[in-house]
Amino acid sequence: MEFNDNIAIYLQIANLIYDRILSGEWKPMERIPAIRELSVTLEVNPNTVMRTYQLLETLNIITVKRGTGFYLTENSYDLVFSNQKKTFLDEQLPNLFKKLQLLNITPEEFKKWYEENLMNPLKS
Amino acid sequence: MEFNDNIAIYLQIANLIYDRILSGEWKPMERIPAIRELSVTLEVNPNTVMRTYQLLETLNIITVKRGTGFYLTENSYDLVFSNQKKTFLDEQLPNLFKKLQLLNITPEEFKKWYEENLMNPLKS
DNA sequence: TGCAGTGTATTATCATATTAATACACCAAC
DNA sequence: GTTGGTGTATTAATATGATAATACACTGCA
Repeated sequence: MEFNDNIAIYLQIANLIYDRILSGEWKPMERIPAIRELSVTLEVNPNTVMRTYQLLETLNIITVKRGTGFYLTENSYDLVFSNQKKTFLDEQLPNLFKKLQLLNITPEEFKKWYEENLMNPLKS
Repeated sequence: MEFNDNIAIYLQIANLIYDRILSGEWKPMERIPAIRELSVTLEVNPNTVMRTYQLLETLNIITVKRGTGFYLTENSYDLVFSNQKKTFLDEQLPNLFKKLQLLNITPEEFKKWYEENLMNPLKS
């Protein structure tokens, strides 16, 4: 997988996992891919995935059963949802509004694009 | 100034400068702060600002007059505007739409927030 | 019991970002 | 011509991210 050079890979992997949790692709209490397995899938070093898993563990989003693997916690979805929403509203939204204005994108225009995207979503 | 730990400081400084150019605070052909001066203002090492200026120079956004200082190029605004808009539309917008959906934020809701922000902009 | 698949830990290497301290070269103005 | 403010260049030190190669410990299951 291709990553953005400007942000640490282990953080991009965390965001990837957040998306999978929020989308319901990965559900609370379910087992998630083994470190070695995910490292192969994403074409990164196992240590890098380990780094991500350690981060998510400190956030109580995943928990480990030694010898078995990592599992989403019971409230993993709620944690991710509230954390992501708070980060978005507090940190990203103000910058976004500023950027939209500087790029001369109007509320109406943005709404239109967003609605079109909902009707005809891009593959991701 | 406080920076985000997850992105290289010299890139955050570049974004800061993009905003100043787009907002008209810094205008084409004008001189911009000296490396040492900006490094004091932002509380970073001069080398870090140098790093940013070198990047902007390769992008033809600024140009140097040795012994005198750095200046915005004639078409600095157009370059920044088109670069930023392209990056936004191609790379950020798809992720943004996805995130808005995952966080259950509707087009209408977003439009309303954006309009409120236009009426009562936050200080930045 | 033994094995295969887990996570864990350690050591090393490399690249990049950032800071720091200097020294030098250029230019404008006095 | 001297001076002060520019950019430029160099060297060093530190921290972090990422990769690599191993070895070890735990668990479930045949």
